[in-house]
Amino acid sequence: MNIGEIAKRAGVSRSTVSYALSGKRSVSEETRRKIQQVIDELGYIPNASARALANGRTSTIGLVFPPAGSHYTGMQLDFIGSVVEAAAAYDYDVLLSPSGVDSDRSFQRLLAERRVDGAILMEIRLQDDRVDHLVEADFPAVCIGRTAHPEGDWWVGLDHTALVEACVHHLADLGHTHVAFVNRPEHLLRSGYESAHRGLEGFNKAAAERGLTTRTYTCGDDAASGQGCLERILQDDPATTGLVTLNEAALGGLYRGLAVAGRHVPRDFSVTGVVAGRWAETVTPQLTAADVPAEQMGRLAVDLLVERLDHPDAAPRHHLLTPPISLRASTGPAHGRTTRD
Amino acid sequence: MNIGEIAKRAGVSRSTVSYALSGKRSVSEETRRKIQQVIDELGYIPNASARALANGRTSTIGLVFPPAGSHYTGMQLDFIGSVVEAAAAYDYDVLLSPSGVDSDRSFQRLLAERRVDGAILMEIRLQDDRVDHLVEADFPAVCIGRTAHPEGDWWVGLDHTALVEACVHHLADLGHTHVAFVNRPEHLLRSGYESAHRGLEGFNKAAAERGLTTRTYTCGDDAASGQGCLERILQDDPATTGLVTLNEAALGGLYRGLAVAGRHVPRDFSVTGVVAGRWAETVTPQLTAADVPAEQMGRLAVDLLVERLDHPDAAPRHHLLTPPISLRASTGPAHGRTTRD
DNA sequence: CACGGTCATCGAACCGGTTCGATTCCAGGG
DNA sequence: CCCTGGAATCGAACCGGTTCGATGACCGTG
Repeated sequence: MNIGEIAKRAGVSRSTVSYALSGKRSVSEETRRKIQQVIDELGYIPNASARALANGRTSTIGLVFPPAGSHYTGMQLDFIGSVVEAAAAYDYDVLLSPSGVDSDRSFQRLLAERRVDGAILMEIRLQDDRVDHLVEADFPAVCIGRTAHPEGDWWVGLDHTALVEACVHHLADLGHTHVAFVNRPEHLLRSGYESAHRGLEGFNKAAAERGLTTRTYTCGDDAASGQGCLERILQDDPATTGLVTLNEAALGGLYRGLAVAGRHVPRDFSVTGVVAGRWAETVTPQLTAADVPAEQMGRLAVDLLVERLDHPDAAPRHHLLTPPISLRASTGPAHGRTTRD
Repeated sequence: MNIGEIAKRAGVSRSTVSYALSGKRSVSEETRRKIQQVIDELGYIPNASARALANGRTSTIGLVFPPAGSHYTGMQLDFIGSVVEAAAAYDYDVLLSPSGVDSDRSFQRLLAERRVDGAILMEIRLQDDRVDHLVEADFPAVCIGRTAHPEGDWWVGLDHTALVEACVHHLADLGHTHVAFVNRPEHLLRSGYESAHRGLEGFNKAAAERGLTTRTYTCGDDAASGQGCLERILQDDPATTGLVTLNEAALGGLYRGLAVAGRHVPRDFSVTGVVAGRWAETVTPQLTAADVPAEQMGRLAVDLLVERLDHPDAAPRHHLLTPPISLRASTGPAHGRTTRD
């Protein structure tokens, strides 16, 4: 069951078995066959801990994401799935590490315990002490998302600013003048969560350019909050005829709020935003949205990390994605009873 | 950075440092303080691989779930999240292992490489060679779901049969006579996927008891398939006024199909099934459903696994859950234009 | 005072791999 | 025929922890 046992049964030394397996030195065809035969018989597979200890590589990458408690969004699910799949293709395993802020013990441990060769971070904040620490320690990591100053980092991100701008322009082009923005929860915005900030920035910029009347909201990551948020929107400004959202989990609630208020989508009210495609398609009418290419992003993150692990001195690389808006069925021209003002 | 370095600076032997850390032998208060001081200064944290090699425990559990490619459902997401969280509470890390069938190399490796102390399996099939292998190898594992003969296994599962029966009875009590069952995708049913089989069984049993006219369908795990499935249902039997589903991901599509067909929920058509609560609440009207307590199940699975790891000889334990139906807004009495037959 | 027991500590062995340097054997070149 | 060099293999050291047995100091007891 261990390499010594294999060596004994094959009548060779442990090092010869090791070389036969790794191919790092030549081994005669005959002994190689003999060793392989013994290995097959016993179903021997080398112990990962021992191997990691000896050569300093664990063949594992850490996926760092915020602590549960709060629920995960569908997008996070897609990231996790695609990261695991992409990592498997490179023969890497994935260790999940729930960890919010840097002070978190489990984050410190992940690095110091050397359980992983590198890490992929999700849910990046503009000022992110986790990223700072990783950079400082020169630990191989790739962010899904980017900080305020990502120059020296490796990352793959979405241009939330441009995406939300595009959404606003889309609504403005359709003639909407009173538009709301439904952001992620307030505590995320406050803690500097990237997409919430950059999205908001894009919204304000484009709205100013187009001279729109706007209001912005934060909204909990669940249907009930979405419904409540929509009530507030119509109460604050009944003339509102469109909204842009980043909040996938609230989407169902927003739709329900509109239904309850008797606003038909898209006739009376247009909805758009930045949402993973498969979720945009579950609501009726299907959401016109910039589809978050979560799968591609997860894959790219792994590609970058593997490249960084293979070439420790490579210059930082990144991918900034700007997926187009998929026109589905949730937006339409502003007209009818809600635009009389 | 390693234990020898700490020992040197503290002026003691490596073993003393180890004992000071583990507390397995007594160490004088004075040396303990000295050692702790050095450790704090250098920020020393023991290497996980070395520790695992020496004492045979990795403090990691494997979470085995089906290969990606196919998309994940929201329920799977909830399981992953709750398992990670619960494991963290016991100081275990979670290693994700995508692996479908047993022949899968990565599944073999997970065990033989000794990367994990135990495993939690998701997506159990009635005949599951993964489970067979684990039992045979006496490897500590807990299933989320149960096989056809789970007697010797450790598992936490849902009584899908009873749950679906309850849904059928609920519809029958409301006067529905023509009812459809929307199952998970056909390939899952064919491969013996537990919930698909037991759910179907419960549906047929209860429908027979109540003398209902029924049809059963398999449906892809996405909105488009759900919509297509609903079209078929109404085409096959326009008198259908209710459906029961296990297919969370298709739910949005089912609703859309009903809207397209002009059937109002719940006035003209009742929808119910077995779905995680947070997803049941995103659709409008909110789904009356047996809420899958995914969070609780993940936590229980970890509890069981930890117990099994701590007491290798303990007798198999399990939890069979039967959550009640949450009455929300998607079911109502059978009447009106669709019940004229 | 000799003896037995506890406390504190150390050195050495071990976990299961990888890797370096040395050794042996053999073929080819001068 | 001797020398050189590459192929094949082995033993030993090492990775960074844990744990066992031994040792010496110190204590109380008969």
